[in-house]
Amino acid sequence: MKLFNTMSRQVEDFVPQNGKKVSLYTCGPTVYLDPHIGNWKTFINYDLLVRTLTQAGYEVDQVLNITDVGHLVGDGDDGEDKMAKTATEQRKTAWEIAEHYTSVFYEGLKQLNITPPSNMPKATDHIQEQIDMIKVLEEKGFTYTIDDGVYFDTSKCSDYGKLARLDLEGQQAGARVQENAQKRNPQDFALWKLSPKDQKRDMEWDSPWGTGFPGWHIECSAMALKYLGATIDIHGGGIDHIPIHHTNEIAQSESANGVEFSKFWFHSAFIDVDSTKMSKSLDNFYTIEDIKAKNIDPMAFRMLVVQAHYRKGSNFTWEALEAAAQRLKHLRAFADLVWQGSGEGQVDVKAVEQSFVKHMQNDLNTPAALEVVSNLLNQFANRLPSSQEASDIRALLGTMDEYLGLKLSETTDIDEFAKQLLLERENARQEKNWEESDRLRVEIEKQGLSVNDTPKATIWSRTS
RNA sequence: GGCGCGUUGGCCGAGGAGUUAGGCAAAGGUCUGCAAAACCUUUUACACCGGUGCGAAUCCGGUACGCGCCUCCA
Repeated sequence: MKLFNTMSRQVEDFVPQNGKKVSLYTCGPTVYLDPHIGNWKTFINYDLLVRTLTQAGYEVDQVLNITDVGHLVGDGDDGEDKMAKTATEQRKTAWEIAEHYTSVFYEGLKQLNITPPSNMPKATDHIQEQIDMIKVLEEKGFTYTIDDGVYFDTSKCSDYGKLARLDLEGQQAGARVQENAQKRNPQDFALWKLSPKDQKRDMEWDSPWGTGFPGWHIECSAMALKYLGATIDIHGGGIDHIPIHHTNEIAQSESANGVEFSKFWFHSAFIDVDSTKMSKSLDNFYTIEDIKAKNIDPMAFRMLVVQAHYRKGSNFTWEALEAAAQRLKHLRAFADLVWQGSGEGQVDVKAVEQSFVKHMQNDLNTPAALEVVSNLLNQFANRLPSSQEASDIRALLGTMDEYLGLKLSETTDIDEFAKQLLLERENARQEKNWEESDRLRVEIEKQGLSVNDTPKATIWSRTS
């Protein structure tokens, strides 16, 4: 299959290091607030990647970290600590906040039909691994210690910024006032932050450098090493991670391990709301709950994400979400046809399936893959598929679900009672007993079905 | 100040030098006993100005506007 690699900025043939095994590290949620739809877009894109790799015959070992401590840092400038703030507001500890929002995250995975990653380690369960990695960096001379912690000296890393293609000189020119005058270079970042004296944090640990907590980026480097090895096949994240987080992960991991950190870099583009970035800080984000509050199936959001390409930024509107919901509904009606295979026809459904797969294996071209299916749908307007077509459609839906996770093939046939009602209505229509026919239509609708009388046959579909 | 991205018809969104993307919505119409959550049709879109091509929405240069990153962030 083909996959875009942020490092080379090109679509490349994807070939893992070890035969059919693929090691994948994906940056996960920071659990201190409800995830917003932008977070979910990225997680859905990870899911599409894993599904596509799996379909391509690979065995994917995916790690998705739960950041339950990282947010303790990074509050330097304005002194605001969101995690602590949330904890205070809810009269809970940082630990309780992390636990609560971790469960919210798991619930969201279910609602959006995201296959849970094979391994979801927590940062706080890997403090020792992080300390060990910092020790290695210290022994190799990449670190220095100042008043508030241990820092990584980016000037010791000759290719620092290669992923983002950073222009360090240029950045320096316009850099804001350094928050810490002791830092040697503006890009240097904390590996271990020391707890402020005379202050007890909910989350803090002992270390060779004193009591404190790990820096912003070390958890990913440490957990990737522990679970996937020094060189992984693919590393994923949101595009915002390219210049800082992933850049620093590369610096840490490659300096500590002495080998390339990741062969491929997979980045999901942002979804905007009203043409502006969503962020936890700006408080302009929507959640799955907001979608449900409008009586829209969360799966419609998955549809919205799937019908756009993962590398292109998009703009969220409620109108677009409703359009996606509608499209999903039509796909579901199409899926219902497999139970009604009694018509005539010989459309080449298998060719559509092949085309679908080809698009998916081409850098996850989900919009093109859906397009070929949409074109197929139009051929079944006002007619039922033949038994052969129904069989092929069933196979197509199964394949689509493996790749896209839209749950189209999970429907079952309607029950005998509903079938009987449909039959009775048809008989009434034959006898031109319209009163009885209309009465039965109401009964059928009570079963959650709607009927479409076409010249050739009556086709039912689900209303719920 | 530096780095980078984008601008496609009412909305969302592909494509990317010559061929209708697709979806959703709207309007008109059709089938039908009626109805539809059914079907058909529809005003031929690519920010602007130059350039290179037989030919540009698609390549090059510039302009405008928008957005992102350089600070936690999917």
